[in-house]
Amino acid sequence: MYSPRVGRTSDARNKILEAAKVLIEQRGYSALGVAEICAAAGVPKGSFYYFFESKQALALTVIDEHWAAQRAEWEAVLNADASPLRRLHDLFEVTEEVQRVAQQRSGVVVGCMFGNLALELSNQAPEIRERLQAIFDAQIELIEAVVTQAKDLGEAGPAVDSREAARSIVAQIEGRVLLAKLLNDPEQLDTLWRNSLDLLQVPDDSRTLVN
Amino acid sequence: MYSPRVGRTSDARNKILEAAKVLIEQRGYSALGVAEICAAAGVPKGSFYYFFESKQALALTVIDEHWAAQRAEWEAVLNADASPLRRLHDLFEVTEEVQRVAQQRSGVVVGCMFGNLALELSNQAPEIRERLQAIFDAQIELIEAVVTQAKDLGEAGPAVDSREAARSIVAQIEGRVLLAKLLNDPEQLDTLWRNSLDLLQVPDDSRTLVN
DNA sequence: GGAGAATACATGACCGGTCGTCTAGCTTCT
DNA sequence: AGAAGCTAGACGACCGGTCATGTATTCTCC
Repeated sequence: MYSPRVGRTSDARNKILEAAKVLIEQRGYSALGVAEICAAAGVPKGSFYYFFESKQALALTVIDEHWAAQRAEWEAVLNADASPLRRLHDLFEVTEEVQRVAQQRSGVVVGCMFGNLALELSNQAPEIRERLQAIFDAQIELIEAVVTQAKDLGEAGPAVDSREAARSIVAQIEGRVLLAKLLNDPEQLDTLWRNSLDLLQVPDDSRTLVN
Repeated sequence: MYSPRVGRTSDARNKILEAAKVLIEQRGYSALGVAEICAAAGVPKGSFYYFFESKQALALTVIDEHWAAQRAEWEAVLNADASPLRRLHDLFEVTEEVQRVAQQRSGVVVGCMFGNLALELSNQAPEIRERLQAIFDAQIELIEAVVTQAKDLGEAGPAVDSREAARSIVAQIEGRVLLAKLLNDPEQLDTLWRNSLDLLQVPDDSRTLVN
């Protein structure tokens, strides 16, 4: 029902979440310790298990919150008032910018948190795998919608399978982000646009963005 | 079971290497312990540091050996006696088959060992990162050569940048392998061919493979 | 408005176990 | 005897997780 706010209030939970997000992006899951997270958050280790059931439960929460934020960003870009291809283009720009900013702040390209965890934990933690599957599925769906719109407007080739093309674009993003992280070079991402034009079989006369 | 010989009388090193390869593919690096490797190899833990300087040194050896084997396979396929596009097509088939076999044997799609380790360790172990950078560079170079040949024969579009296209193909492989691992479904890989035709701007009349 | 009661959080010591690593010493062969 | 190949066992550090106990804040009831 309704629970009264009795006792203290603390921002320790949020501090843990924020620290965990950064550390998981930078160091992964297995190589990361609860003590390290707490130290970075400025929260005593004893408090950790008051706010989270387990290390894995924390990871799931971090994943959910990060996806909520990223989905909002993707939706804002992909539902903006512009041509479908333009919106797709903007998504790639945002993606590259995110990595560039992260690199300037921490010195390293952190890559895609979901991709990182997918490779690290798919075969280790079924719950995390399920969550990541749902996230990638949602990403594909968001892009699929834009591809379909592009097809309807003749911006993309009529032979294109929207869903499969969306999958390919997501795969291309993940693959390029992997290279960007390995080379610590965000510029690995700036071919995403050109490749997508090919994958979507965009005719030559539609390849110059006007809007 | 006597080995009355000078020099190496044990195959323990090889057993460790083989077990480590399988386990690293399945469980990654950080989540994997030396004891677990030795147990799987049937080698006493105390022997480990007689054969390897450290866990990381083992990982580097596993990486090198795995790449030596994979490079040989790639070269065999990519230098075969067939058209450039056909050879590229065969590489994708081999790639999918490898994952399919691994899945049938172990129950899970293990993905690409280099990609897995790249995301897990790029920002943790500089030596491993360097090795992986060299490997991906070599992969790109192998594919670039084939793309160049395809261009010369008019199989690929003249506007294609060979090196950049090769990078995109490798990225597409890694991205699709990620999805295949996450979904435990090797069939995620069978769009590689179609996508490459787009990325290489192959004209319609060259898309049917004869040889 | 003052006194408990109840709740929300803080804290550090501590648990059993595992981590990567090392060394002293055992075998086995020359 | 000496050397080389190999290994049991232990090392200290750290792992994720627990818990008893303490303090701060807001509730209820007088």
